Amino acid sequence: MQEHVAQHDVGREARQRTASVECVEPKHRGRQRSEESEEAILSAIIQLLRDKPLRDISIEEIARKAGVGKATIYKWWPSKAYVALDAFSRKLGQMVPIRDTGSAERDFTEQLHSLFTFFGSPEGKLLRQFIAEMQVDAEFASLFRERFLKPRRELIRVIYDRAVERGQIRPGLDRDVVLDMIYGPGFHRMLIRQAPLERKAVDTMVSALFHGLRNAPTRGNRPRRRS
Amino acid sequence: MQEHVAQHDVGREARQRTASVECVEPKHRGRQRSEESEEAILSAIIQLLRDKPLRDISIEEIARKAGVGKATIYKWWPSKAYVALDAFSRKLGQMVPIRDTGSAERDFTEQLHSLFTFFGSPEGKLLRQFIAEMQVDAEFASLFRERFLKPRRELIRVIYDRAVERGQIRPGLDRDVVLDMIYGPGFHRMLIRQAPLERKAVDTMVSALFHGLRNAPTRGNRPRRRS
Amino acid sequence: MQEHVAQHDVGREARQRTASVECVEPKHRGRQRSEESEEAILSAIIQLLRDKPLRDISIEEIARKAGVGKATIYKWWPSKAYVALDAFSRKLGQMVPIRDTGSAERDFTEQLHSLFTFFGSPEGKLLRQFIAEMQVDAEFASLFRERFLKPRRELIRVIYDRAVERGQIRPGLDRDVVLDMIYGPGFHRMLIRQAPLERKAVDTMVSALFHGLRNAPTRGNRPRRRS
Amino acid sequence: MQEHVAQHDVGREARQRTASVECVEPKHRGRQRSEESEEAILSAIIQLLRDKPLRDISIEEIARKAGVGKATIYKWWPSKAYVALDAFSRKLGQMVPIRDTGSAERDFTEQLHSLFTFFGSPEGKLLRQFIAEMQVDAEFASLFRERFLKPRRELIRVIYDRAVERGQIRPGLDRDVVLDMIYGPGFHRMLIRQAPLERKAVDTMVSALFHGLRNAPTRGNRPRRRS
DNA sequence: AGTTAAACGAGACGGTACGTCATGTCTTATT
DNA sequence: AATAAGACATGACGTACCGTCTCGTTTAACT
Repeated sequence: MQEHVAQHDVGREARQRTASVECVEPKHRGRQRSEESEEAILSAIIQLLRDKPLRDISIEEIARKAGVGKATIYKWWPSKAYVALDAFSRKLGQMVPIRDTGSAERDFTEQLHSLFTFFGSPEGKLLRQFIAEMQVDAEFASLFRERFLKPRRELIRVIYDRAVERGQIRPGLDRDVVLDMIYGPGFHRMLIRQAPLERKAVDTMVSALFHGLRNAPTRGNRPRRRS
Repeated sequence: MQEHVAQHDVGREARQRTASVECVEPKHRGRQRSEESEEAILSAIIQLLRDKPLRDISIEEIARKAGVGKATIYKWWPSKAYVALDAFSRKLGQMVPIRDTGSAERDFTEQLHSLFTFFGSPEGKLLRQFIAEMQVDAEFASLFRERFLKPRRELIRVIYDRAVERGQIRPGLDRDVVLDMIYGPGFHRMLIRQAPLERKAVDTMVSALFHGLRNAPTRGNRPRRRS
Repeated sequence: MQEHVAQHDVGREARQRTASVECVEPKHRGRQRSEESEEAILSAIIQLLRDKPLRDISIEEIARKAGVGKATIYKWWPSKAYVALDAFSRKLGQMVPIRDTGSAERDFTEQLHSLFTFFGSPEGKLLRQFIAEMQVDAEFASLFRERFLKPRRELIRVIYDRAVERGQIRPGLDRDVVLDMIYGPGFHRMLIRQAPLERKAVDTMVSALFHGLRNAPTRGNRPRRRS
Repeated sequence: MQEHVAQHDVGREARQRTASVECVEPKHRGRQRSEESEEAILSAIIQLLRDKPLRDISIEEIARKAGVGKATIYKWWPSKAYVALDAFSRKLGQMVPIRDTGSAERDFTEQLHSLFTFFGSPEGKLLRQFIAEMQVDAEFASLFRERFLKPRRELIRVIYDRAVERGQIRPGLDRDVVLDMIYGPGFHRMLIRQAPLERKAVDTMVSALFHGLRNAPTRGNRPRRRS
């Protein structure tokens, strides 16, 4: 009897990972898991999420729309949030690779732009649902962090470390705190203020972050001109 | 048929405000709204929220625990989130008044400490539930922002404006962006990273915020001793 | 919280009986039980039983057909067999009163005719379902015996006692055994042999019962003209 | 695609019959039917029937307990009732042979005793389940009658015919009716009255059956000493 | 004092979804 | 070819809540 715990990173993936260890063959005894069903389920939830928040979608409805038995869903996913996450993961555009422009400020800005542009897209609206779900289901939270947030944080971390090495960012800062300072303002605006996060605001953020809020710390080094 | 819209700021409050305009008298014809019931309902949800997230609490359960008819709840609140918010509002400790220490940095730090300390407290855990609810119910979101977030933001805003006047913060920055930069990192850490936010981290944040990430922008002006 | 045990003779009846004791008023606190729903449920199962055996009817289907919530059924009846029994009871034609023809043999014959005629009717087909259910659910068995079988047995008992008094049946026989001998053959034919039980067979049964199987016990006393 | 109709007398038997025609060798192309599986299935259902009625046993459970694929059961039996009947048939003690005591009354009594003693035994409780099943599944009914009831009826018939020849039972009676009168009262008591059927009651039945209910039809011919 | 109109507790109701279980079919790998 | 293992669509299970709707009772304010 399989357990959800063992498959919480869910579905097909689990088998593929196993496969990569034991090589190619499926190895099971009984009937193989149906790819069509999985596909149908993930498509169904994507469509449904276009119309309403995850909270208002029932597993019953997903099954109905996908032409699939409820039990099949319960078997492979612990809750609808995980189904949504799987569906979301498939759609996830590849991350913007870190270009090394020589300027950490520019690199940060580019990463934030790409993230928050995605956030504003239809698929991206899901992010809010996921973050809401994180507040309720700790296990989901950790999965989501691992799957979605960590990779992004990693990108920023690379830029950060590089900037420190180059002397663009002073050393000795608590890295976790700094990374919170980079992503935090954007999330705050979208989740809590629920205001749009346009390009200009991102620019301002990064700039202010680098140069600090202090009034003209030294000479004509005014941070503005951000042209 | 009364409408929730007219009472979305809920319960007793509505009547009191009305009263303050039309003077004292209750004015109704029939039986008065029962204070015991309201009290019982709010107490019940508080108790229930100690054990489980709002999502797992049903109106049925609240009514049962409060010894109250379900209809009474439906009559005065549009959803359980509003009940929770009312209950939460009653418990809400008064805000830390803004002390003017002369240093905006210190003032900010103090405000953030008090907010995030509260966040860590038992009642404060509710904040996560509310923020989750915000992502799903726009009307609730706006109510919650009005009731809880705005007053806090206002405090920070006052400090900010004063600091600009005094020349501690350079003018010309987009104020909304800056306020996001002040609260954002803390929320990010708690909601998304779900890591504790201890005093030291707050100090680091505010400090880095003021002095910027840049490496030794000018002369010996090393930004604090955070070496 | 009411219990099924307290209402196993089910539904409306329970209240009426109570009413007959405490006089008229319904006395409940909340909303009254809906007569339309009960009516709809009983009608629905009757209709369904025309098409298929009780076993193949689901509570879901009854509810659907009756336009009623499943919970309403579960609330008032412990299982679908009880619903069927209630529906059946309503349809139950009044019993054939015992006519005193002076001949116990004739009285018996008349009672058996009326019973087995009913058995052959559309409603009567249900009897087989009920007897099947009796073999599985002991509580239902006792209810069905009380409601349906006992009244019939009582009729026969009266005839029997009268016949003994009159000297038409010899005294000293175990009455229960004799009553089994009166009903048993008919049930056996219908339930187990599953052959039709026509009038002539009933006549033969009663006659043979009275006169015994022995060959011409005495003089020309040939047992009727059953040549 | 094999059909159940062709194997409704089920399981092993089917093969044996085939074998008896095509001689000894299994003759099939692929793998032989597994005797272990059949054995395991029949044992499993027997065990399960000790705990609960047939209705509450699922094919799934039988397969699980027998360590057998569900499909194997579906392949060889049309429904669980047939499985149960097969299992029951194996256990079935041989019938009590008809001893010719010279007295039809005594012979009847002996046969009835043996039947109803079996009925009271653990395996015999199954009879009730089977008779319930008969009321719902006509095909099963006919199979069960053929397999179980007919042989018993045949025994009684032999006694009956012999008694008529010998002049112990008067001729001209409808034999089917009389056989119903012999078995009917016992079944009635067990299935419908659900009262125990002890030896004495059987004696009384047979006696009353022979001598009739009439009061002292002639001279001192009192029907046994059943005073 | 009598009338009227809310507000209330209780709770029944038609629904919808829950998460589980069994059905009977089908597929895969093994024997 | 027959199995065991087991995935699958289907659909019923019995429970829990939803939000609405009577009920009968209680409590003011207005006759």
